[in-house]
Amino acid sequence: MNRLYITTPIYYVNDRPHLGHAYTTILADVIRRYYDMLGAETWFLTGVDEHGQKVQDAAKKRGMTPIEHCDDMQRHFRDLWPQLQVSNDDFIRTTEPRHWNVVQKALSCLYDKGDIYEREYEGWYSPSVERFWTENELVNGRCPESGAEVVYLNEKNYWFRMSKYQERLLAWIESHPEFIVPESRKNEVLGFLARPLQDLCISRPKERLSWGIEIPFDSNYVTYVWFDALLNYATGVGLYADNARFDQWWPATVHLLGKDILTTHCVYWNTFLMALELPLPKHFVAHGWWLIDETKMSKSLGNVVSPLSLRDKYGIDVLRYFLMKEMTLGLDANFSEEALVNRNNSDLANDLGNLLSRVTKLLKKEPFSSVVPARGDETAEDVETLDMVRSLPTTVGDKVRAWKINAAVEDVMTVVRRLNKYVNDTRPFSLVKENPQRAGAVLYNVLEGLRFVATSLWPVIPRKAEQILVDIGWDAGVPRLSTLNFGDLESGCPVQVTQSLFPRHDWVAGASDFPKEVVHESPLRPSPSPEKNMSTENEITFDDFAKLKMVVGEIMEAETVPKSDKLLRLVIDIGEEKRQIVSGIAKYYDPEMLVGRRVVVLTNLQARKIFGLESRGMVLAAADSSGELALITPERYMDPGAEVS
RNA sequence: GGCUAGGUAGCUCAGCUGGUCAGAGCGAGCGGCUCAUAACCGCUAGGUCGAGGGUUCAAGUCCCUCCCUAGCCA
Repeated sequence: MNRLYITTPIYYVNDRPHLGHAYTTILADVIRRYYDMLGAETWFLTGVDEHGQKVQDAAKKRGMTPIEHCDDMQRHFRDLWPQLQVSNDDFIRTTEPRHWNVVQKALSCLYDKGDIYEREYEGWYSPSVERFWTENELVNGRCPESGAEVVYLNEKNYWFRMSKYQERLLAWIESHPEFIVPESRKNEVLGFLARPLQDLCISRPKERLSWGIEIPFDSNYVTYVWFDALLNYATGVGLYADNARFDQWWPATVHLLGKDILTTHCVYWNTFLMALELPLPKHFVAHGWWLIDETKMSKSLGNVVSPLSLRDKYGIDVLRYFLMKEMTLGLDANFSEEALVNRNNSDLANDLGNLLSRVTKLLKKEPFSSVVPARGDETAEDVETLDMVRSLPTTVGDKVRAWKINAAVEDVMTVVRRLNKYVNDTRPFSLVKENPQRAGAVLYNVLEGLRFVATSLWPVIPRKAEQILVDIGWDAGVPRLSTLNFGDLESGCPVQVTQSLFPRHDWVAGASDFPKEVVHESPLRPSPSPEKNMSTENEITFDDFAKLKMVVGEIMEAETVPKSDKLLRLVIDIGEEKRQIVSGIAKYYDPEMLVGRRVVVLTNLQARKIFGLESRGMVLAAADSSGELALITPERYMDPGAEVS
């Protein structure tokens, strides 16, 4: 329990990161942060899977070598995680030498001990999905999975004696109830193992597929992608390279995975490990899928949800909160932007944000002068509420250890609701007149409650939780769950008011396409004035338009401009260079929320000086009739420098 | 076809080894409060716990049959 090594699957480098990738990785990040707070040493690995036929084909199409293609594509993942507040310790690529070494050593090891043997195999092979099919699996003589043509091959390959480990694996799973969670997935694996386990083909002849790791004892072959990919988990903590490090982290392992890769992980990987005489991981945790309108996300359906566009609209904390709260581990969950907005409004804005707001604003008034008031004696009407607060860290820790993140979050929200009730019942706002001391004591209790809440939620909403801690006068960093102690907040520390920590969002039903425009919070927006005929207003030619050079830029730095209430100084990466731009959006965007965002920049605007700062270009934003601004952002992830036309 | 899960209030779901388990959140209705982000707090759900049968003093909670949904069968 004092160590946790957590992994996500390595993502296929040809994919574009979507909500599913973001969910798994954020989940890993959240679990790891919780374990940190519970006093464990932790290590968190994610990465990309780069070998195989599809990568080779995609590279060829782009006129690149496979490694050039991979170098380019892997950035989509590597660069995404920091933008989602994910702090992985390592990012592994299967094309790295450290990984090749491990795979080749593992292959040699298995070969030497006789667990790999060669065998002729003939049958129908589908190049598109890289596998053989039996005669009666074929559909109309074609690949049942892809519908592509199959070819009859007769070839020699290398096989791993997986069958040899069937009984041992079965016994292990049955004697370790927490090995595969949730239980329904464990049953699935047991069902799979109830039938005779075949040996596994772990090679591919180079004439068919050259993009892979060469088999050390036969240079005409590369190894099968899964054999290669699964070993990343061991490479990542130093197998065959750094024994001390490997022993430190292995097998303190939890592998997070989607339910679609259950067999490869729970069967293939474990038998590999047994053959290599390495300990098995502690847990395999399989989660469900995010469904869009009850169906799976897929490129062909065009319903892929981009995590970055959600982040841009609602902020990363809101997105993380929604993902963690809405999915019960193991079950599928439905994603909709409406559900996200509802979750934000009811939990974060109304309950948590408003609670912080009501107490900090009270403390700004009359006798309190914006400092933490003195703690009072605990009265009968305090006990029940404060007991709930004090037991929160334990409750949350228990739920997290049982992989019930959504339940842990719900427990925190229960305390938030309780604190709101406590304020209603004790009425410090009227108590202030007759008994300011007691009113102060009540508010002190609420502040402490908020400190427990923010700490308990920090792994899910790190930025906002830290903001809460600062606002309530706690400047000692984020406490650990295990050391939270009611009463540690010191009287006299400054309390500050943050405007709308979690703004409410409007949701217009019926506007069902995703992604949608930014909807601002003012419900009483003036109706638009009758429009001028826009089509003929100041008509320009196409050539005029072509003079504008607009590209996608990524905001690298953002800070307020001193002595100005409207301006922000931004440094924006526009691909080939970084630009300083001064932009009048300070009233609508916090500098800290902007870093990492992608915006549209007009780059060939004449440079000028604003407040003494050179500004070269313009960040595009839209303004509605009330004057509210919304930045123009690409609808999905685009690299800086992408041209707008 | 075989196997495994699930079918509980309008919605999303909790309910471990049978006996305050008929619940929570959201939505809707009513009321209270006014410190607060039109937020907060309280009350209100007459749900045959998929259908039918059975075991038991007692069953969403165990057994059998059936219906529906999802997943797995490399």
